[in-house]
Amino acid sequence: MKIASFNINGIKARLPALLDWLREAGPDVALLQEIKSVDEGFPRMEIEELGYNIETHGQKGFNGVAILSKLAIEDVVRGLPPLDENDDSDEQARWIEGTVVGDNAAVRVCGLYLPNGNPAQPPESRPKYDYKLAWMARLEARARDLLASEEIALMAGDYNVIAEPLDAENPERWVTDALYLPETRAAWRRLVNLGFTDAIRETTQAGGVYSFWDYQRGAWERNDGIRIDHFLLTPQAADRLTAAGIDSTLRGRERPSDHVPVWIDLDI
DNA sequence: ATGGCCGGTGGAACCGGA
Repeated sequence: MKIASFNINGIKARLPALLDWLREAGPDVALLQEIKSVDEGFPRMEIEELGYNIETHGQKGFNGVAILSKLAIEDVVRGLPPLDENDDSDEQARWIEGTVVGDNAAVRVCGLYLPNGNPAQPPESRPKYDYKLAWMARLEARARDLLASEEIALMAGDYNVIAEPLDAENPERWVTDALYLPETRAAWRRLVNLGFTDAIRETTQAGGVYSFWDYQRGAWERNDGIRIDHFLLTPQAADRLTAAGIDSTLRGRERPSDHVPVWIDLDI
C-alpha cells in the first residue's frame, strides 16, 4: 500500500499538477495539506474520476487538509481534541484522520498541517509560536493514544519542523526560525521518542534530501531546501515499511507547489 | 552586497507562508 503526503499550497492553483501526479505516482492514499478551500469548494469530481474517495477538512482561504483514498475511508475525525478545559479547541483546519481498509489489514492514517509559528522572536510576545507549541502538545497527546492502540497507524504531513542540521542545506540560516528553534526540535524529539519511526530517515541517512524549497532566491535551482514533511509510523506500521521516498522532480515543473510529495510503501 | 515569490481574497493591496 502506497501512502503519500503532499502540501499542495492551494487546490485551485494546483489541481492540474495534482491530477498529473496522482495519475503518475498512483498512491493508494494521499494526505493533502493547505488545500486553502472550504469543503464545498473542493473539486471532488476530477479526483473521484481517478478512483479516489475524498474526505476534507477545509477552511476559507488558509490551511485545510484532506484524505484521498482508493480504499474505503472509515471513522473520519476532524481536528485534534483539546488537552483540558483551558485549551481552546483546535479551531484551524489542520488535522484529519481516518481508517483505510485494505484486503488484509486496515491502516489508521492521520494527515496534519502543523502551524508555522513565525515570527518567534522574543522578547516580544509571540502568539503564533505559542500556538505552534500548544498544537504540538495536542499532537503529542493524540500520538500517545495512537501508540497505545497498537494499530498499524501513521501521522504524516507538513510538520513545519526541521529536525536536525542534516535536514537543511543552510541550517545556520534557521537558528532563530520557528521551524528550527530548540523548543521546536525538543517537542519533535519528545514526539518521535514516544516510539515512532521517521520513515525517510529509516531508509536514508543522506543529506540534501528535502521536501520544501522557497519560491524566492532560486532556492530550487541551488537545492537550498529543508525537509519538513514527515511520516511518523507506529511500530506496527514500521514493521511493514518496505520503501520511502520524495518525488522531488515535481518542484521543477510548471507552476509547482513549494512542497513536493513524500511517500511510503507498506507491505499490506 | 541586495533583492528577487506565490496563493487567496476580492477587486487594491495585504495577509500568510517558510
